[in-house]
Amino acid sequence: MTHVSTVTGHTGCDDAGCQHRVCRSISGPKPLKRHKVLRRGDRLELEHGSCRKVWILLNGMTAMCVGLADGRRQILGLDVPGGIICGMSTGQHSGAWIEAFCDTVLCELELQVAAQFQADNAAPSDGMEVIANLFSVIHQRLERYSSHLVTLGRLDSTERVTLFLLDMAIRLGRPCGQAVFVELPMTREDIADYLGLNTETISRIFTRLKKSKLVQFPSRSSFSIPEPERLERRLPLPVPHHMSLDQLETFLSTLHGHAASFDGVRQ
Amino acid sequence: MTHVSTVTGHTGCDDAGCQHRVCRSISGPKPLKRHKVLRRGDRLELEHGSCRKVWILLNGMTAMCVGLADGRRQILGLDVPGGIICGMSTGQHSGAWIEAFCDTVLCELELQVAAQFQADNAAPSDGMEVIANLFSVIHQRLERYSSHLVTLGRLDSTERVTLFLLDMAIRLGRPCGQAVFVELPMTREDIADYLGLNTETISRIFTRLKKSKLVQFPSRSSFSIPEPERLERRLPLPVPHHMSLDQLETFLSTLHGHAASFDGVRQ
DNA sequence: CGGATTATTGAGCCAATTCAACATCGGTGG
DNA sequence: CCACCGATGTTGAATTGGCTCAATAATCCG
Repeated sequence: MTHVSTVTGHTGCDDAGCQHRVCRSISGPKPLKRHKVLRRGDRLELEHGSCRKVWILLNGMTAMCVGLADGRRQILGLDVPGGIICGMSTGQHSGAWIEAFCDTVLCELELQVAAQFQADNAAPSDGMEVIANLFSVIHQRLERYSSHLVTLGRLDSTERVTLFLLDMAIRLGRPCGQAVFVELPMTREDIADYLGLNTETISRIFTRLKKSKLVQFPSRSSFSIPEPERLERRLPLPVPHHMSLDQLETFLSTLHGHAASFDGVRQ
Repeated sequence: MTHVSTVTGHTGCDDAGCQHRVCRSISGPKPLKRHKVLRRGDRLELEHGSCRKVWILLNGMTAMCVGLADGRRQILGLDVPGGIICGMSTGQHSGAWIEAFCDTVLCELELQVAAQFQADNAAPSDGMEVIANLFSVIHQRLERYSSHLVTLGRLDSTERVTLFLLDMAIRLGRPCGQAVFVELPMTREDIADYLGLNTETISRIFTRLKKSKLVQFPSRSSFSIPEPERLERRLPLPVPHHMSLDQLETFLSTLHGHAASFDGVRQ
């Protein structure tokens, strides 16, 4: 179940994920970066030491997970396509891993290599931009974790689920007029582990929301919200709306420069 | 109750806090930085926009807090002397603030000024070190928030309190042989808001721990743990032990350079 | 000392969990 | 194509951990 297949080059680039400008900008015509393909349940163990690698999520959905000694699992955060994932440099073994909810394509970048490159290169300010962007990645994650701490510490189960659905609508949803439709590859257990609840509770609250017509569930792995504002009014705080695209742009621009230079070196 | 007194210069430098090498290294003989003195309950509202300022906690204890519409409060993280606090650049109004648990002295640093300085200066790599260090500050906070997410999401009340006491022992404790003595300026309500519980629950668990002789409470605002290992064995995860001193050193060294240069400019 | 704040303790309640039974879905092979 | 099976989801009943409300005690501070 923990089988991780690694594919180099442009494998999987026919599908929509790889048409992503992030992928194209970074890997260019001659693929430099390595693509990792994960399937549902596959894990990427984070080596403790330093955060040497960064992954750009091209397709699919992943979670940052932590496990306890007795098997309990807590999901710290979720990532959707466009997200930039970075391990943490805990001295201790944190027991954290990245897990895929469905077929997922990641673009792996070695920061060590980038750092090495910038050290050899003449322009130091450009090289530091990598750190500056890494900063913004970590910073965004900190914002997300901050609001999730409030969710876990002070919201009841209904509020948690409501906030979760609205957040997913913002991050994954396809607007259909006023309504939003969301394809969500998480199981009830995944959702429970993210919200600090259990599967049955998630199921019960979904049923209640369905009956009150606030949310529709056309299938197991999708839902739609007819009137997002009405749902949001039930919350004691605004739904956090974190930037993501600009941040991506910035990160991209830096790395693009590197990738291009790398290509030059190799030729 | 939300009265914040601001003192410039070396006010309060007679007490132990300001003998701290951080303070001396940064402010030097001619005080450049501004000291902020907070009292119990005082707040530092974080302006939304960007994280322009950084505070070094010289003395006392503070919390990063978030409030909900109906008055519920969640404490995201705690800071003890030596800690480096930084606001977050949320576009949205996050409703976060920094609050002091007792008389507290902070050293406020304007990052804008530092950035300006580095822009005017010839050595760009040196300037970027500020960002690199700010990165490590944010990164450490991310680690703390990560483990606290697990605490709030998957630990029961007894485990939360146990972990909290051990964490405080590591960060604030004075070892007395095998035992650890801790002076803790937090009320039961503060602890509850940090652990996602309520005051009565905290009180009840303290009573239970006292009866089982795992923890002693010589006064309202202090406790001691005779055998930390025994207490730790009751937890389903190791107590996170985050670095803090080295990180401080690094941050210091960068800023020291700046402070010195500033002094030169002023003369 | 007196008054306000903070902490403790008890009784009752409710939200969320546990345990168990059953339903639905998706995939596989006959 | 259907039957079957395992995985996932739903629903109900009983339990319990933590909360609310209320009364009392301890502590702090002017």
